[in-house]
Amino acid sequence: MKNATTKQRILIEAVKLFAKEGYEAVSVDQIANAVGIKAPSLYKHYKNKRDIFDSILRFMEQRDREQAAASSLPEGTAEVMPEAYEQSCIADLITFSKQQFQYWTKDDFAASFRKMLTVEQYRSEEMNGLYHQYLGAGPLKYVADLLGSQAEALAFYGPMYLLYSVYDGAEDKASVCALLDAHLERWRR
Amino acid sequence: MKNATTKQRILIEAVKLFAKEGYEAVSVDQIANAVGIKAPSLYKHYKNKRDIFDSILRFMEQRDREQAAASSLPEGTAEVMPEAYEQSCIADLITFSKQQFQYWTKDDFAASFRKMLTVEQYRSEEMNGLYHQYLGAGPLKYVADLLGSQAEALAFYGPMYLLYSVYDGAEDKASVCALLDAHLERWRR
DNA sequence: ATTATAAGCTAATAATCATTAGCTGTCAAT
DNA sequence: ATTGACAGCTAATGATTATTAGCTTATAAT
Repeated sequence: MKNATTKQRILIEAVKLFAKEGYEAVSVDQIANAVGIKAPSLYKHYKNKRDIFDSILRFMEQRDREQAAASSLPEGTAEVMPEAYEQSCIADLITFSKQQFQYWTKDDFAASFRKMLTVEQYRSEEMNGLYHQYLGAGPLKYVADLLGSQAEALAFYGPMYLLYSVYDGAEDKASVCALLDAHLERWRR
Repeated sequence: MKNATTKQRILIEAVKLFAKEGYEAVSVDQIANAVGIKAPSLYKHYKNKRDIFDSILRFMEQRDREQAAASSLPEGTAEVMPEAYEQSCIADLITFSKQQFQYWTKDDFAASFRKMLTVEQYRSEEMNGLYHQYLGAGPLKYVADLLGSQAEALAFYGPMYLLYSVYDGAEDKASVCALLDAHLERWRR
């Protein structure tokens, strides 16, 4: 992120501010200030404030596609399968879940994006949909399909979902990661 | 809530709006409109916009104290105790948890308050503290003290915490409540 | 060399916002 | 009957907002 173009820096600073204060509460002046330019200069890069927000969504959509392509998790729903495959399937899920947690907490942009979705989720049907797609009912359904049980999925993903929140408010982030690890390792075998 | 005074109706409408759009994004005009009066009339009841927000916090604090007094859960941390008491302790926790879920989802004011905390949690240390006190690390620690295990607490409260979110976005609220029930009943014995 | 484009700036605009001033009517207490 | 407080209103104010117009400068293309 050393040689980021101004257009990219705007997205990075904007998502940080939107995460903290919410879209409406952030002024274009604040964004410009964070980037180190004057407000009217923003309009050389984006049509308006809403365009910045939309670009964040599109940018994340693309990053998510890339990360999904890099990861090698199976796509479809779980069917009846031999026990051996079932075990490797759970091992993969654990690995994938650890990756996901790292992604949504350690990656600066992703962490800000997650918080932004959190604070914008009730504003519109669209934002509610995106929140659940990325963080709520979406991952839950994904795990449910894999484990073949809604209840099991809840037991698996619920604690992880809670730890996102705990992580944000925690002073000792390492201990939260340790808790996640302990939770996930319980599912092996 | 039939014969609510104007001063109370302002709080009720304000918390609804703050939950949906966030404090900064809501104008006093919007609040006044929802109540059915003109914006300047609000100032007959509250010093300013911030005063409305603070009053919501104080009002909830009081309601919470009342509900805590009505409920009969033990306060202190769990100590070494006979197994019989341990079982009644878990039964009480399950009952209490069901009550809590009803409270944070079905009670209009509490549901709005929960969403308001959710969308305001990153704005200041104070809001972060309140969010975790009511919904995040607070309840988690409470359960951990009761069960005597952080990991068990995570397994117990994590799914419940996730279901708050799923409930908000769900069309079929009843099925979400059924999922909560199934999760909680698993903990008996 | 010239031209064009990109990206910054200042100044201006029109809208919206929170808040205040000051007016009116109602109703209970004196 | 009179007073006074309460709760509403309209109109006004000053600050902040997003956005546009139009200027300058540097770099890249012709």
